[in-house]
Amino acid sequence: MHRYRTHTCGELRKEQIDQTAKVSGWINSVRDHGGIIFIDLRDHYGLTQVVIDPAQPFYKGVEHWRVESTVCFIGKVVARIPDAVNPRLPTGEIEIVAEEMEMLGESLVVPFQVAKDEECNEMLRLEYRFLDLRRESLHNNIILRSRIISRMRELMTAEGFMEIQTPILTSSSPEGARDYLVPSRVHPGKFYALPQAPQQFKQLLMTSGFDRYFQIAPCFRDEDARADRSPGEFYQLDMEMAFATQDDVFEVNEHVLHKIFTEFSDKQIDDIPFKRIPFKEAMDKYGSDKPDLRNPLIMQDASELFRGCDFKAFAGVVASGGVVKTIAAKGCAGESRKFFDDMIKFAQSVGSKGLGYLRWIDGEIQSPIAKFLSEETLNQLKELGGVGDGDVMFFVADKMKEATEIGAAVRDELGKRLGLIDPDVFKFCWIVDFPMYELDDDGKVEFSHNPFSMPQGGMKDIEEKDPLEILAYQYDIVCNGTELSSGAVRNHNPEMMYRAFEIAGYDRSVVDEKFPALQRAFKYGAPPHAGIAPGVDRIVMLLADEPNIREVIAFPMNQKAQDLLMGAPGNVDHHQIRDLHLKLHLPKKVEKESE
RNA sequence: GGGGGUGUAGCUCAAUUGGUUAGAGCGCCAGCCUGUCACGCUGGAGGUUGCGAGGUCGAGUCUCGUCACUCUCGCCA
Repeated sequence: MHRYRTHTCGELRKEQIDQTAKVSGWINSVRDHGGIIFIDLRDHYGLTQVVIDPAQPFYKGVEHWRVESTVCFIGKVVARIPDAVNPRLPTGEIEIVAEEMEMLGESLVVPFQVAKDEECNEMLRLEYRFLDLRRESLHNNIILRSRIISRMRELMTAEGFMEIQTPILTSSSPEGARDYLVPSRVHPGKFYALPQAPQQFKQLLMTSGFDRYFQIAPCFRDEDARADRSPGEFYQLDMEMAFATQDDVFEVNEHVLHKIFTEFSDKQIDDIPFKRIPFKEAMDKYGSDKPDLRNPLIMQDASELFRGCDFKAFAGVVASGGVVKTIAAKGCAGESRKFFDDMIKFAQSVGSKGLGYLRWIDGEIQSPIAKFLSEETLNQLKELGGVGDGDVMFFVADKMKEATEIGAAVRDELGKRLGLIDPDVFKFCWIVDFPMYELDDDGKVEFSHNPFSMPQGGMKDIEEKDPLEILAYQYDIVCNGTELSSGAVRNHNPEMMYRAFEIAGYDRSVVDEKFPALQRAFKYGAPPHAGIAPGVDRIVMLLADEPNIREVIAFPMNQKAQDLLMGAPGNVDHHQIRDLHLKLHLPKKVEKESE
């Protein structure tokens, strides 16, 4: 007989009745009836009830066993009496009558209950993550994550991709986020950086002739956390394809994501190919480059209808170059006064001066602003929004950027408040045709996304077009308002790369200095290539229906990038610091604390 | 760095307008109970109301400061 078990706690059925079984696991609960004790024994696979008779020599001690201790039982598998069958347990038709027992690992009193699904504060959960991970919902999330990643590997391999590891210790590069640095012992004063993404390595692999690369890749960025963004580190399904177009990348990702989402969720998934929405259209209609398409509301431009009208607040905005955005919401004219007041308050809370609205009720218009508008204008608005009796149109007037942002927030809020968002669907879309450049706050031309992206018109665009008019083969994939990934067809032409950087104000030497490997590689016959890197954590988060990314990560850090279980970041020995040729210059506040 | 929320027993929460000795459920400890499965019953222990000031006859409740967690803006090409 095996040292610890012949069966797991999830596998015994009627078929094993009369066999002697050995099971090991955690004490999920103890029900002491005085003359008889029931123990639910739990392991990774399930729960099995163990019965302990008073005749057993170990009976006396059992009453005092604490939950979450690990024990081993040997006993006979018996059928439960019909009245005692538990239909909620897969093992509910049998129980084990204990004949021998062994305590394997005693537990202290647990700081929070493991067997019960009770909310518990985050800090405690992170400090005792090993206990939290025993709890059913988190345990299941980690299992789900494992299955998803395993399936991703199968699907990517089936699509002809090879998984290749790229370095974790690499060089710092000036792109994007803040780097995590690792000091070099051998080279005083020099530092490795943890990769923000394997971006340059995967492009180098393309120049090395590997046709289709992928990796479940750890990425490190020293930026602040959000509910859907873990601090420090996260994983991407990183991929790159040689001799490939944007459509090739879309096709592979549609296959893989559609399968993953179909297989790991009961929700309704969009058919492939997924909808493609140009960036500009997304901004106009949804005010966002990651629209939640479950929300049917869209924004429209009503600026011209308000130009020169008697409603000075709006007319003035339009006259000074601003816009009036409108959202038509069907069937909500009957909402209470409070609803509309709350919406106005909400709009103000996100920076709007106000929120205009028109309500069509019983053939009449009810609105604080209707009296300023001509019948003709009202009819034109009605036509624009496609509204009728019982419907409402909301209006936001501001400068383009502000109106867009506020409109997007109002759209989201209306979607939530009016219950328009179907929780049982996944709505995907590709956002395409991102601009290559944008103006930064100082009015300077800057890359708007990835400087390695290919301009859609190639060298011709770079030479001739207004930089702000150049579109890139740069795309995002969005699901239910969550950005799963950005990707791009890369610029593999070294000369075009120099020119693209020049437009953003960087000298040729900057490209050579900052991206020496890529730029050198591109000079030895680079294949055209394209890629993307969907976020694994976010995909699991959507499929697990969890609002917070910590719920799908086994050992997450808190919002301040601390690992409360391991105590990271932590102090190190002075010798270690000396070996690395470092001296600390701590802020005064921290110095005081460590004294 | 800015803004919002939260902080009361080991855990989850309550405590009317500022008013008696800060309560409940779960957990813990002790006892009873032979068919429960969130077992049940009886009893008990457990509190610097995050911390520090202020004001009040009187503060969990009001004011100020501070700390922690969280959400968010900045940031994440």
